[in-house]
This record gives sequence, structure tokens and C-alpha cells, in this order.
Amino acid sequence: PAAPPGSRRPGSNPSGSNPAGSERQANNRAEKSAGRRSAIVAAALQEFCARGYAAARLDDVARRAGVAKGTIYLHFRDKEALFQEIVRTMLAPMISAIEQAPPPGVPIRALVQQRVEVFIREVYATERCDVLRLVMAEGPRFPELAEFHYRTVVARAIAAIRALLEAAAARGELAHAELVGFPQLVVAPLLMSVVWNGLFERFAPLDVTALMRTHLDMLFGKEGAP
Amino acid sequence: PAAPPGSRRPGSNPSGSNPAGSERQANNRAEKSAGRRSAIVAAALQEFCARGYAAARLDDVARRAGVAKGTIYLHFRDKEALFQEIVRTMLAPMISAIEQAPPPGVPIRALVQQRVEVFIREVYATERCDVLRLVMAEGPRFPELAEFHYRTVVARAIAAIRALLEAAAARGELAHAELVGFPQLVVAPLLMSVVWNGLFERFAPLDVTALMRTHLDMLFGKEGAP
Amino acid sequence: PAAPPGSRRPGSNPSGSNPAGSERQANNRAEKSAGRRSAIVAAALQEFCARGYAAARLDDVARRAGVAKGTIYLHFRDKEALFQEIVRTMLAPMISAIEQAPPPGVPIRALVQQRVEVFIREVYATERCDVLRLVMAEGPRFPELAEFHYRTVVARAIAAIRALLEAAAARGELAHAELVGFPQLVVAPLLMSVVWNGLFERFAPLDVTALMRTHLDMLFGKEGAP
Amino acid sequence: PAAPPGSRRPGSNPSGSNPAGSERQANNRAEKSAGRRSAIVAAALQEFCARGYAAARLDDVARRAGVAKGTIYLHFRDKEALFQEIVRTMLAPMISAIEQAPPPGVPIRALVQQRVEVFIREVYATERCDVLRLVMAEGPRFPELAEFHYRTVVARAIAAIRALLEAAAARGELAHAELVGFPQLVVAPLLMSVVWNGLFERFAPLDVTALMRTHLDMLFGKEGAP
DNA sequence: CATGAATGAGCATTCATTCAT
DNA sequence: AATGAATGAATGCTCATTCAT
Repeated sequence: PAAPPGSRRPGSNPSGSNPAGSERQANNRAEKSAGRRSAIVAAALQEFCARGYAAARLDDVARRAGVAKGTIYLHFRDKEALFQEIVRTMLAPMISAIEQAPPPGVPIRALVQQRVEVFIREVYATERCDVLRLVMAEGPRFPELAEFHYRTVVARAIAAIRALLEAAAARGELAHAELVGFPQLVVAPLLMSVVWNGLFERFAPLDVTALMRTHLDMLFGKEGAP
Repeated sequence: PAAPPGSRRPGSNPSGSNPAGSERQANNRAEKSAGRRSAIVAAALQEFCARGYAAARLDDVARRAGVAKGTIYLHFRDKEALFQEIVRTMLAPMISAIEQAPPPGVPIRALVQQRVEVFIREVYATERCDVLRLVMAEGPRFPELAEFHYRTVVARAIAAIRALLEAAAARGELAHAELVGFPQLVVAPLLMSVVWNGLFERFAPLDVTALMRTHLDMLFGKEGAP
Repeated sequence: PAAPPGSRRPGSNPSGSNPAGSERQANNRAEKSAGRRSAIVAAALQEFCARGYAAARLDDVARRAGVAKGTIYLHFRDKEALFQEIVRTMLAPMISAIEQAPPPGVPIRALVQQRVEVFIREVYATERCDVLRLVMAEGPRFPELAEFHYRTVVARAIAAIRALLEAAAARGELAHAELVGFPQLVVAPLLMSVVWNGLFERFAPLDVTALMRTHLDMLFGKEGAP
Repeated sequence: PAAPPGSRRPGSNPSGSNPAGSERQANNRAEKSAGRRSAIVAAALQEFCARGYAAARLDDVARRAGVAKGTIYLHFRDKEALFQEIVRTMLAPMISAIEQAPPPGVPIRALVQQRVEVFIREVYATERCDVLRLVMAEGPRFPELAEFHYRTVVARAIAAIRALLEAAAARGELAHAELVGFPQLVVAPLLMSVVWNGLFERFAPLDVTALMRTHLDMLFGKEGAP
């Protein structure tokens, strides 16, 4: 059976007609199982990020998660399913913040800036950043995953940015109207920063916040000076 | 069998105007050896790009190169040495075009645009593009390689771009003077395009040339309209 | 399949008087594991003796032991660890019989003779004899092993023999008092017999018992005739 | 280069009707060839002794001999042939000294002692000692070689010793007449010393000369005291 | 459900041997 | 004869996956 992304735990018991004791037990068991599952996911995330998909060992994942190797197979069909599940569960929440419709009256630049800040706080500075790198690194070998990432995150993010850009263009807030055709240009520096961080942090750390401020200055014209 | 890209060895002399038979023989041998070596490099490049470092099999490399498995070890100490050699030989020439000093009198934008075109033609549209992706994907696991890439390509490219930006700023050609502090912003869209291409070309191909034209418009102000 | 010689693991409990089922299970598992381990050891002993360390194939060891190749690595880190373990477990018990303090009143020659008989019965005529040859053959390449053999077996055996010789000298039972300085002379014929057996048994089998009787005659003077 | 021991060289030219020049050339070539051959033998001896038969690499032999790998195959059919040749050429001269008929009038002990000294000087203290160890180590895997060693060296040495012992017994020089039945007892300490040296020299070096003097005292009664 | 011992296909690497030059 | 690049079978070791307990 295909791995259900982010849902239905084995052992979950939706029916509510159990005598209290057995339900508590069932809940306990289900809780424990869910706990194990998320321990596996967390451990796998670390291992996959540190070693890449092919070089990560399920043995290490199990050890790090504090479960037996066989237990992994109770929750995931195989290594690839585990990998895809991790990526999917980490990627999905990435989009939520960006998709809210632009509230009227607020300058678009502020909206974009705020969303950039959210990204930096919620993704760039966290483990999700590693997941992004993971997708870039392994995506070509997992077309299914690349497609999922495209549909779930990228396409929607691009659409949301385009909407913002259109609103900005309509209000004359955009330095260059053609930008509407290339929303990717808005996020390119974020992507670059993620990659840069993974490779060159040791030699030349990057001040993302300052970099993005300059970037937004270019997109929208200098801050406070239309 | 596959044509080894850009791999002419020094000393090889395919034309037959040799006076001495023994020298011809020696050349022939050296030529063959060099030919094999570059066949291996080309094959390995393809395999590493297609499967990633860990999952690539030297068996496949050998088969694709038309040599026996042992032959690989006559030219490279081990799998990792082969990998690093490939990356290094592909990366090094990437920088040459970008580093020429800006000739006076030409608008900087034109220089940058020309270099972007060179990059698109020489890297983006070729196998070197895969090498870039490879570095991003495997760099974290090969710090030595990341460092080499940084010193050989990135640092020099960044420095060259910074010089151009300074010249542009001095001449008032720059839309935003702060850009001088973040040369990475100039290349971020190229990087993003490389990644995008590797992951989403199937769903949403990207017109890099148009995208970069818009990008340069943002950096330098609209083309032809200062 | 072959019965593993002298390999009863501590904790194994073949007889079935267990009160708790789970303990029985645990024991069963431990038993099986121990059984496999000793099957591996036994198989490896044969292969190493037959082919030498370098030429022995773990594939053959596994097949002979009736386990999969990977199973070997559950019990031993690598080929060398397996080799050393075999030698060590076979060597260690070699010393026990020889080290008992000489009971007073018994002629030393009788003690020595009895120990020679033990050696012939317990070592010379068994697989342990092959281990001795193995040590002689591979010892120079495994200094650690040679040192272990020296400390565990040889030094102690030499000391024990020296003690016996001193007692004999004190009682005037020794034909030549200088012998006390070279306990190695006592065992040299045994060593030679082991080697001889390994190389020349086909052409000229050796009657060790008779040879050792003559040897002891030389050491202690003719039997029954002081 | 050392004279190649005991055999027809390929390219040697026994016929004497050559014009001087070409003969000189032929000799030169034959000499060179013979030189190479013995360089290979010497190198192989070292490698086989240091690593054992299976672990010795012909690559190393060639490098040490200063020839190409292929050259080895011009002189020896394969690795095993090289190994056997080495052992044989080293073993054969081992016997010469021991086989001379006992000159009348000299005490046998003196003869034996002198031969022991020859052995210590010519074998024990030289590379031949390593060859002996090599035979003990690899003999069981090379029955042909063991047989050669037996016929060429051991059987003849044993016979020679037996002859000496019989002479000694006849003259009443022997402490124990039964010794005649076990000539191996005479050489056992030498063998043991060879083995001991190879394994334990680091921990407990052995004074062979003193040890053998004591041994001979035992065999023949105390020196100078009939 | 959970375990972890067992499995065996898979892979990097070595090295004796060959053969074109 | 000599060379040494090329070969490819052989082997130690790994690790995803299974299954008896």
C-alpha cells in the first residue's frame, strides 16, 4: 500500500465506544507508536541530511531513533518511502505562510519582506533548510518527489508571489514591471543563500538579512523612498 | 565510445607527420591511454550526474567508457579521486571568461550581460551545468571539494563581479549602490535556474535568457534607458 | 553442520527445565547464535589451516559453517578479527595442563612425561595441532598474535618447565644441570614433531611417543635407571 | 650480479663457433638476462618471506627487482613456479656441508658441533632461515614442495645424522644408544630456534650457540668429560 | 507490535596474467 | 627480450530487507 503522506497512523482508533481502560491502553499504544514514528522521522531527517539519501544507513536511523531496525519497516514500506515521507512532511508546511491573500492597504514590499523574514526564521535557520538542500541534491533522482515539491510548494509559491507582484505593479510599487513575468527572481537570492550556507559557510558566511534587504530595495525601489 | 569532452591531453599528436617510428608508437600509446582516461572521465561524469556519488557504480562507468573495471584504477586511486578529479577539471575552466578586467569605455551592463551569455552558453546549456548541481548536492559531504570550488571558482567569480559592480557604481551605471556589497545577488538567478532546470524542467521550463535580461534591467536600470 | 569443537558458550542451556517460556526463548535464541558463532569458528579454523590466512575465503567459511556471509560479520569485525579469535580461543586452553605445581614426592620425569602425554593427546593429535602450525606460519605477519601467544602460552609454559627442571635439578634427577637454563630444549622435539607431521607425514610418519620417550631418557637419564 | 644458481639460462649460447663480436653481444645479453633473473629471485625471496606466498604481490617483486612485471613471466611460468624455484634454489645448498662422510679419528661430537656451527652461520643467521620458515608455513599448501624438501634436504640430512650417530654409538661416544633411532632429536632444537626467532625474538631472544652447546652435552655427555 | 539476528545481492578494490608495442 | 597498460575474475565487506521469536 502506498505510504499515506502525513496521515492515518496504524493503530489509531477513531471509534469512541471503548470502555475507558482499554481505550486508555489503546491510546497509550497508539501514542507510543506515533512517538516512535516521529522519532524515526526525526532521526532519518538528520541522517539523510548529513549523508545524502544513498549513503544514509537505516541502521543509524534506527539507533538514533532508539528503535530496532525492523520497527522502521512497520511504519514505512522501505528506505525510499521513508525518505519521501520525510521530505513531504517537511516541505508541505513551508508554503502556508506565503499564501495568504495580500491584505489591502499594506505596501506589497512590506508583505514580501515579512514573508522573507518568515522564511528566514522558519526555514533558513532551521532543519527545513537542510530539507531544501536535500531536495535540490536528490530531486533529479526522485522525479516523483520533484514533482510533489513542484506542485505542493513551488508552483503555489510562485503563484502567490506572482499575485503579489501583480498587485505591486498595479499600485506602481514595482521598480520594474517585467518582474511580474519572473517571480522566481524574487526567491532566487534565498535559494542561493541556502546553497551558499551549505557549502561555504565556513569560508564566507552570508548575512542573509542584509542581502535580502538590498534585494528588496532593487525590486521595489529603496525602502521608504518610492 | 562516447566522445570525451574537452580532454585533449598535452603531448597527444593525432596528425601523422612523425619522423621516427618509435616516437609515433610512443605517441600512440600515450594517446590511447589519454583517450581511455578521458573516456573514463566522461563516463564517470554522466554516471555521477545521473545517480549521485554514492549510487554511481564503477562497473557502469567502466562499461560506459568501454574499458575494464581495473583500468579505472590505473588512472585514479579510487572512486573518490575519480569524483574529485571530474569535478575539478570541469569547474576550473568555468571561471576564465568572467575574470578579464573590464575594458574601459564599454558600459558595465554590456560586460555583465556578455558574461552571463557566456555562462549560459558554456555552462548552463552543457554538461558543466550538471557538475554545478553535483557540487551543490555532494559538496556538504566533500568539504575539500567545496573548498576547492570556493577558492577556484566562487571566490574569484565574486571578486570579479564585485570589481565590475564597483566600476559600474563609480560610473553611475548602477541602479542601487548597495549592490556592491552583495555580488552574489548578480548570480543568484543563474544558480536558481540551474537548480530549477534540474528539478522542474519537465513541468515548467525556464527561459533563462529572458529571465536574466529582466534581472539585469533591475540591476542596471532598463536597457538603453539609463 | 559440523559439530563445533569445544565451543559451548556460557549461558547456553540445552536441557529443557526452564520455568519461564520467555526465558526458554531467549536461551534458544542465544543458543542458536552461539551455535552459529562456533560453527563459524570451526569452519574458519579448517579453512585457515587448509589454505592459510591470506588464501582462505570467507565465502568458503560461511558455506562450511552453513551461514550467510554477512553472518560472519555479526560475530567478527573482519577477517583478521576472526583469525585472531580462532587462534586465541584455541591457544589459551593449551596451557592449563602444564601449569599445575609439581606435587611433592613424585619423580619429576613422571610429571614431565605425563604432561607430554597430555600435549600429545590434547594438542598433537587434534585440530589444535593445526593451530600451532598456523601460528608458526602466520605469526610473523601478526605480531600482535605472536605476542599473545608468547604471553599466554609460551612464556608460561617455559616458566612451568623451568620450575620442573629446577625441582629435578634440586633432587638430582636431571642428567645435565645446565638444562635448567634452556627449558625450550624440553619442548623442541614436540614442536619439531608438529612441523614434521604437517609436512612429511606422507613420506615418513613419526612415532612421537617413542621419540619423546627417548628424549626424556636423555633429559632425565634412562627410565628407572637413575 | 650473482651467478644464477643451478640452471640453463634461456639465450645462453654453448656453441663456440661464433665470431667474437656477436658472441660478446650474446654473452652480454645472456648475462643481462641472467642478472635480471637473479634480481627477480632475490626480490621474490624477500617479498615471499615478508608477506607469505599468498599475500606477496608480483608487482612488488618486479619493483624491487627493478624489472617490469611482464619480465617475470619471461623467466617463470607463474607465481607458483617462481615460488617453488626460489625455495628449491635456497634449500638445495643447505645440505652440502652436512653430508661429508665422517673422517675417522675425530670425535663425532666435534663433527656434529662443527656442522651445527655451519648451520648457524650459513642458515640460521641468513636469509635461508626465512626460507626454512617459509617451507614450514607454506609446505602444507605445496605438497610438491614439501616432498622436494624432504627428498632433497630432510631425508639426506636425517640419513647423514643417523650415520654419525651410529658411528658415535659404535665408539661409545653416545650418551644414549636409542638416539640412533631418532636423528630428528639432534636437529629439533635448531628448528625450534628458527621458529622462536621468527616469532619471539622481540620478547625473548635466544642464544642459539649456548642452547646448542647444552644440547650437545646432553647428546654426547659433557664436553671433554667422556 | 517490536525486536534484532540472519540474509545475500551488490559493490569497491586487488592482482595474477596477457599482449600489443 | 622487455615493457607496462589493460584485463577481469576473485574477494572482503556493507546494508536494505525479512522473519522467527
